[in-house]
Amino acid sequence: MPVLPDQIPIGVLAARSGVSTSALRFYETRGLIAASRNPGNQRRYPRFTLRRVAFIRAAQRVGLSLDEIAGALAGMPVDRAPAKADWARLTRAWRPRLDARITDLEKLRDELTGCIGCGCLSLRTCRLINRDDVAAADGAGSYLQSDRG
Amino acid sequence: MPVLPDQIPIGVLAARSGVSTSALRFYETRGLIAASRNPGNQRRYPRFTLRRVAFIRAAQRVGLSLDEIAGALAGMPVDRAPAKADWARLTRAWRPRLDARITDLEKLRDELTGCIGCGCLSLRTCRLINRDDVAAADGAGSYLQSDRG
DNA sequence: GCTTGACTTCAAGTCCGCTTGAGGTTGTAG
DNA sequence: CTACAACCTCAAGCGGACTTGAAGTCAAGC
Repeated sequence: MPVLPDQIPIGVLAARSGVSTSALRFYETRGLIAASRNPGNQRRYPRFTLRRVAFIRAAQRVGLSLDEIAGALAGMPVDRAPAKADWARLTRAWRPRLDARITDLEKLRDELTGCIGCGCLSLRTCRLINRDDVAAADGAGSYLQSDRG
Repeated sequence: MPVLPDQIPIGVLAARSGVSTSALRFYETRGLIAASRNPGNQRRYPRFTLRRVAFIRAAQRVGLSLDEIAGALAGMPVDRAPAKADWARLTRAWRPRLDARITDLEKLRDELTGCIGCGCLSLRTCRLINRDDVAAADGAGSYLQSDRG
């Protein structure tokens, strides 16, 4: 098996990561990834950048902005492959966000299902529907109230 | 308890829903909500619009675009409070999306945790890291390969 | 040596989901 | 009647995440 070079050009990184070259350059401007240059001024990425890009995409799927991801990646080495400890630290920081987002979605799903199931849609006690009704507790009665039944 | 009027002005809807008036007007241009007008050309929303707006925000939390939400809401009555059957239909359409997104996130979390736990981060079998490595199966060997160990 | 494709920079454009501002009208409290 | 808050429209602006285009350079095959 040929050992592929440690320094890969942007096109290869794009093909492997599924991220366009323009997006990769954009990530560079945002400090998410970094590349050295060959004598002809073309970008050469260390192999582990592929991992970093995969991480960025994963983080986006979780709903993080590029700024947040940049913050998370700030603790990761740019010049060498991250050690297990680097990843572990990052994951520890991430895990709560993931968990929070998952429980948020689960709550939403369960409330929605519960509402349909129990027919509570017109009741002010329905948490899904009243969730954003910030004035609902002001004692004057909810606007949702009287369309019961 | 005073029964509040059926037609509420935009400021009240904004306060109750936690959505700015400009966003509400924007939603109207996108066909997400509708209002009648009073003699002075000011918007008057039926009470149940509050519910509709809550639904829109919930949908956004799930990761749907306003266009998709508009599509989902297209089956809902604009001129009357939705019946239980209307909501049930909508929820049936929604539920799979919610479930899919939840399992996606759970998978991501478990893979991430699993990677850290098992130390597989440098192995090509790691699904989290290799997920976007679209060329990984082309037989030439993964760029991720040789930084094992 | 030439062609072709991958690469370079930089500026501008696009889509989404709003927000802001100008300039004017309506509604309500004193 | 007046003041002032809340409303109106329309146009432009903004932040995020890129994409597209122009104009030029570099690298590899024939």
